[in-house]
Amino acid sequence: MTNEGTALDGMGSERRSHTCGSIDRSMVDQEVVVAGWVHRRRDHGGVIFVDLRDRSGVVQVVFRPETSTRAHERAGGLRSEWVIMARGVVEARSSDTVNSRMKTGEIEINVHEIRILNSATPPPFAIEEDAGADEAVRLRHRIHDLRRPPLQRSLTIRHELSRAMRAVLIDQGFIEIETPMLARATPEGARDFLVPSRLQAGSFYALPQSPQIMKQLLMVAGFERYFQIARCFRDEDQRADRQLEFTQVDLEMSFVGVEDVLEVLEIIMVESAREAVGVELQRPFPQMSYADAMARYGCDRPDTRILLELVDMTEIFAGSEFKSFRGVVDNGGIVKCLPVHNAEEISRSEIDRLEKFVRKELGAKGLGWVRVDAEGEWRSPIAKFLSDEERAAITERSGAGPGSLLFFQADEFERANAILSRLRIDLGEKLGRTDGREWDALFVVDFPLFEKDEKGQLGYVHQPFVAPLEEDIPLLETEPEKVRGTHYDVIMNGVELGSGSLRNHRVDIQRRILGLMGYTSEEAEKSFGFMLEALEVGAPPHGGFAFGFDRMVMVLAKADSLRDVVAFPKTQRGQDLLMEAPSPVDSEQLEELSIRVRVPKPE
RNA sequence: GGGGCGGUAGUUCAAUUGGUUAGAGCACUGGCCUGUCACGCCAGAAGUUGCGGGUUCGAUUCCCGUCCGUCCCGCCA
Repeated sequence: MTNEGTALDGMGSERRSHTCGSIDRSMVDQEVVVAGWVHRRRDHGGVIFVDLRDRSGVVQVVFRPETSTRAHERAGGLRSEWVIMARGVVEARSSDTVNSRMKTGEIEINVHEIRILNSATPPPFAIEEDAGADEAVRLRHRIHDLRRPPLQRSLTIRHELSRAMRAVLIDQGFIEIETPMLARATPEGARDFLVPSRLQAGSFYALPQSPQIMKQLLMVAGFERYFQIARCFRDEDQRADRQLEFTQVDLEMSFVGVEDVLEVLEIIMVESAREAVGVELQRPFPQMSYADAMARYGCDRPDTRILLELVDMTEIFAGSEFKSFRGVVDNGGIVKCLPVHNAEEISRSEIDRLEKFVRKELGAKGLGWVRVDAEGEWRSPIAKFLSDEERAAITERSGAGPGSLLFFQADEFERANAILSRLRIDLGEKLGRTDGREWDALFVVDFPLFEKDEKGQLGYVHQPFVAPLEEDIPLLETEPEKVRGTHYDVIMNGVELGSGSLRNHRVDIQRRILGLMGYTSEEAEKSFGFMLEALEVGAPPHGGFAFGFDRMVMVLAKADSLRDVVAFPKTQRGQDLLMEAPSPVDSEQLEELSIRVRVPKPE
């Protein structure tokens, strides 16, 4: 019992007349009824102040014995987070007691009558802007965390964004159609969450990874413009920007080209950002090819506000005496450089820390570096391996001069780029090498349709239904690895928000692509039979995209993690620390589902 | 599956080279206080040092294992 000794009141016929944050000077002398949580209490013995909080804000209510002995007496027992309703008169504060840091700081409410609606256990951490508590504590006590302003703000932004997107899409002629959460398992893509069927013992539904296939079927069915704000599920390991379940703004349109889809995407983002947070994004969004993004930023989702750029040096080392770089190039790898000019402030020990970091965390073989000192001399562990011609070529390509610091990676294409891309972001932010823009939205386009795996087998880069560019269709027969896809990504502030493409609407091309990816026609039939069938009943040209709704909220709310824009998120190990999910279930439940659980016994 | 960082009171942190009674702020409990707004003052209570094992006369400290949180790689689009 948390309310021992304190009698609780009902609301009776009393109702709130105003929200806390809405009360201002204009209401002085008016009688109001406010309700909310005891944010803070300051008991001066004679007079008691309570900061009363509701969703709209905080207002100071005052209990004086001369106003109401009874209310004052009862207010003495109030504690943090108790729930009260108070009737009183709005009074202007004297000039020396105005609190300019509070929105309602010019007034206070002189309470005549209090109703104590509920008591509360003490909160595990302070309900304020910065919780200052460990994330595990915050997640275990999510209700208290949700009372804090940052989460109240981000969930409100989330709501506004959702509302705005829905409005724009409806305005653009899209209709909202729900698709099943109990769907069919697919061997492709991410690991499925499975749901056992009771009626079909031994069979399973899968929660949808996305409504991809279903929305294509809706296009074939003739809905022309579909959208859905859809929950999606992927049983893969988590990241700051990846939750097991997440929300996509999913849409698909018929009889369109890539530019039509991108235009809709732009309109949605611009309008909804304006509605949700008052941000004005510039249209049109710049477009960058995948090849360019990788070349300049080492990353297919560049934050172009960071001014540092990578330079390719592979050619220079193709015939080099410097064996470790040369060897990488001979094996098909690349040599890439991140030049940082005027880098005097990066100390030698900082370089050592960076090297340790890229080795330990990113799997780098090392971190080559060259520092050009004030006299133009090279201070570098690798300079002695380089010929004069190589040094000249490096200087020319990197634009190095006194004060420059060059970081090198010689490795496979993916890894060399990934490592330098990470350094680019870390150093760019640390050194403040940014262009000062707050928002950076762009499209990355011209992705290849296929990529080769270790065995040389072609596989899809995004998903198997992406259509090739029309002019590249002949290449499917001759040089399939050169076929460009119609895929595009939309990036904001270095976060991949969403992606889409045109889809294969011709069954012959879809079959050809599946064939190139190594599917026999039997396998193709088994995995995608109903899709292929759908393409044979009059499938219109169509395309669309899926947009990471949570991620956009995260970017707009300037949060670092999806957990800060989701009401009840899961930990990296997939647990809900509040509800304690997942959990074992009763054997009767399993029995009904014809399921027997086998968990490896601990040693 | 792998790597980095972290886990001590409700909470945030401290604790010398391994040393005897594990401290502090906030929160909490009690008391005082009629203008505070992170109120103030006085007093008090509060610990399985994540868990298990090992080394040692002695472990919060060193070692091994394990669990949890987080960031990253793999995975995922």
